[in-house]
Amino acid sequence: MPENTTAGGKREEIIEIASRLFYEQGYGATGIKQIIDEAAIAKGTFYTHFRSKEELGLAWLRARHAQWGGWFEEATNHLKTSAQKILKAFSFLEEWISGANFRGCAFINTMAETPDADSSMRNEVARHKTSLLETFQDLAIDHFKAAGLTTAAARQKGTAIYLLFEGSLVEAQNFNDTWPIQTARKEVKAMLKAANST
Amino acid sequence: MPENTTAGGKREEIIEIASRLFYEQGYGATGIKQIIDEAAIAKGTFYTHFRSKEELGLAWLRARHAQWGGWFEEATNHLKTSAQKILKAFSFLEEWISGANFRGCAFINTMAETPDADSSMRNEVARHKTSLLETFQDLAIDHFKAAGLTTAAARQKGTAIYLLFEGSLVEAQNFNDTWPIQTARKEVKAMLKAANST
Amino acid sequence: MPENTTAGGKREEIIEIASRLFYEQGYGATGIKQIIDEAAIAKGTFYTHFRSKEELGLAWLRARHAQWGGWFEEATNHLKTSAQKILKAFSFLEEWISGANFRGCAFINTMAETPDADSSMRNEVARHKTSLLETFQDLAIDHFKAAGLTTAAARQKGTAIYLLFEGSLVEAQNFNDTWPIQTARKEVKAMLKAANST
Amino acid sequence: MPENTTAGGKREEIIEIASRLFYEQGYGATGIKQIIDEAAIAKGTFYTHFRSKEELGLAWLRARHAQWGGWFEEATNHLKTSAQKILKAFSFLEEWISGANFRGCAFINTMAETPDADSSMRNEVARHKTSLLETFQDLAIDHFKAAGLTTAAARQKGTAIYLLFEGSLVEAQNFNDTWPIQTARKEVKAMLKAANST
DNA sequence: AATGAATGAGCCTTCATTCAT
DNA sequence: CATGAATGAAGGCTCATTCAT
Repeated sequence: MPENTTAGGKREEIIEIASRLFYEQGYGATGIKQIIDEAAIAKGTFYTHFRSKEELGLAWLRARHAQWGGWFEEATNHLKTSAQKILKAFSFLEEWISGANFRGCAFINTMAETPDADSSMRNEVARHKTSLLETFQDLAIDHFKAAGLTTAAARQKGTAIYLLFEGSLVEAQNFNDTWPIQTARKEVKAMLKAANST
Repeated sequence: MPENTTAGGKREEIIEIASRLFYEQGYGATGIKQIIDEAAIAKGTFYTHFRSKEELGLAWLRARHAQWGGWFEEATNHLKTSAQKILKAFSFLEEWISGANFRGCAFINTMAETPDADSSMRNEVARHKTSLLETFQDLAIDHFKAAGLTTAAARQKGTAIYLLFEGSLVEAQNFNDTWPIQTARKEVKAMLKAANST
Repeated sequence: MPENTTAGGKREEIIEIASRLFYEQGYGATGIKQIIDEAAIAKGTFYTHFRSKEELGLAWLRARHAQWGGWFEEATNHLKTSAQKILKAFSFLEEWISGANFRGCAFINTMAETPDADSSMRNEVARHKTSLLETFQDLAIDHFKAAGLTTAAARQKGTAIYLLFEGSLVEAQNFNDTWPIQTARKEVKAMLKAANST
Repeated sequence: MPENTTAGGKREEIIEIASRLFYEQGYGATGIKQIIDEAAIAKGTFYTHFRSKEELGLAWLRARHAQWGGWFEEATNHLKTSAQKILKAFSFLEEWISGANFRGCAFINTMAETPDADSSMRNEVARHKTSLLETFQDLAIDHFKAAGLTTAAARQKGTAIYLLFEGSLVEAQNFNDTWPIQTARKEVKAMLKAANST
């Protein structure tokens, strides 16, 4: 009876529903009740799948991290140069924003409402952002070293690009507009070019 | 009638207490009860001074906006060049972080936990950030026009600096470290110099 | 308008209702919901009067302690000798048991279901029992010193009487019968007499 | 078929774990979940071995009754006189208290938190206490008849000793100290002697 | 102005038990 | 014989706000 290939998929279903709600309303503003109502399960059933709300929160962030990794890989793996990949990240961001229900970065939003920097949620956020930072740094090292910069200088450029990426993401959310991303992309493009002309 | 210079002093006192709590714990995570307990007033007294929690939230953001403006003015008014003032913004940020209880930017945090972009809180955030953006743009226009850039190009530079500022602010909070600010400051310094050498 | 002499008596009303429920069902087995339902008040109203369920539990024990003290005083103040007062305590106990809804000693029951000996509830229990112990000791000292015993020996007798009292109270509850109290009373009577004949 | 001497060994294991938890935390305060977690079995497995939590509670009390019987037998079977055996009961109690995790008498605690005197748990408690009462009565009859008392008078002494035993047990728990047992033992010793000197 | 009692929906979590696999 | 998903009532407690005094 392979008709139900999502056997045991209830946990995933809960994560999926919660992901949408956590992202759109915020982690703290979303109650367990709404999640189980939308999932059409009993209170107790939720707690057979998750030890606590926080565990669901962690599952959400981990799923989102994997999702972003997949998206970015898919969007960039056909591109040849690191410079193209870097710029694609910003284009991708812009496309995303244009889609429905843009509420900024789930990780930054979660960090913003979680004061305790040592909490497991905050650690998950930091892990994701470290990964993103390293992605930009690796691409930047590849690009800028070819232009004659030292590894350290190239990594510093990657970090700066990361900060522009993060800043534009937050400000796109704040102003509910894509201009911060376009501006950041332009600046990054200039940075990439300047290196080539050195 | 200057005999009672503390008229409405209770209102300010509530704002002061709430400011600390909203900033340290987050707006949503802070309850009215804690505020009135720390202010040692009755529930009803709170509502004679504020129509709602949201109104207190707005008062908090407005007070914080004024406070930041004062801090920045005080920190930069003795500086001669726009470039110095721009760099001072980053230095100031770094000093602030080193102080106790750094929890990032109150405005960004509030935005992150407030989904409705049309709400009064979000409007207050946008107003503050617009002001900050314009500050950087004005300084950049002053600096980069002298270096031969068009107004539009100079403003674009100012916007990029703003995005680096915002990005470094968020990431300093995320990583609980000053390196994002130092990196951003270095990049901005390079941008300012590059213009001069053009 | 002195027609409502129980103004602000809502707190007392809650204690009264809770006292009955805590005693009959046990502290742990009684939920806040049942208390507020019987008091016909909202959840939140309960918490304007009591910080927590435990605070209500403490209020219950304190009220019960005062009540017992009043009962015992009333039952014994017309008696002349300490021996009579001691024996009256047992008679009183027996009468009480014959009344409806005897569920043993509220303090012992509470102690039995409260493992943490340092908790405030347990401290309240200990305070009450210390008071009762001292009552028996004082009466015993008065009685037995007249019979020639040393203060220490007399106090030891009082303590033994206390232990018989407690034991008979618990066993009356256990066997749902008055015989433990009658037996204890007989034994105490013999102890009191033996001293006189010494 | 002695080949599988651990048949039903899992049932005993559950009882052992539950015994510790029920005793230390109380029957009502201990959830099935904690028991199955510590036993490392599934929810369903628990219910294949026990019809209900109450059935496990009964098994616990029965095991404890047997255990106490064994302890007392072992502690007293080498003693020659009934008086020695009676006093040994108190000494034994004192030693036990000094051990770790003393939480009073499991039976009294269970009675205290079980209002329904006709429940199976309460019946089990009563059965145990009746057995203990008879033990003291039999020993007392043996001792006091030799001293010239009637059977009825001797049994009454045994009952009084039982009440002192129970009282001291409860108060040792209440005050978290051994003095109630020492006092009770002293009083019992006097009772036993007085009879001899009659 | 200031008080604090009153509201009732909501918070996250645990409860003992059943049942299909 | 063992598993663990499913149930839904109940656990104690907090929420922002209103209102009579």
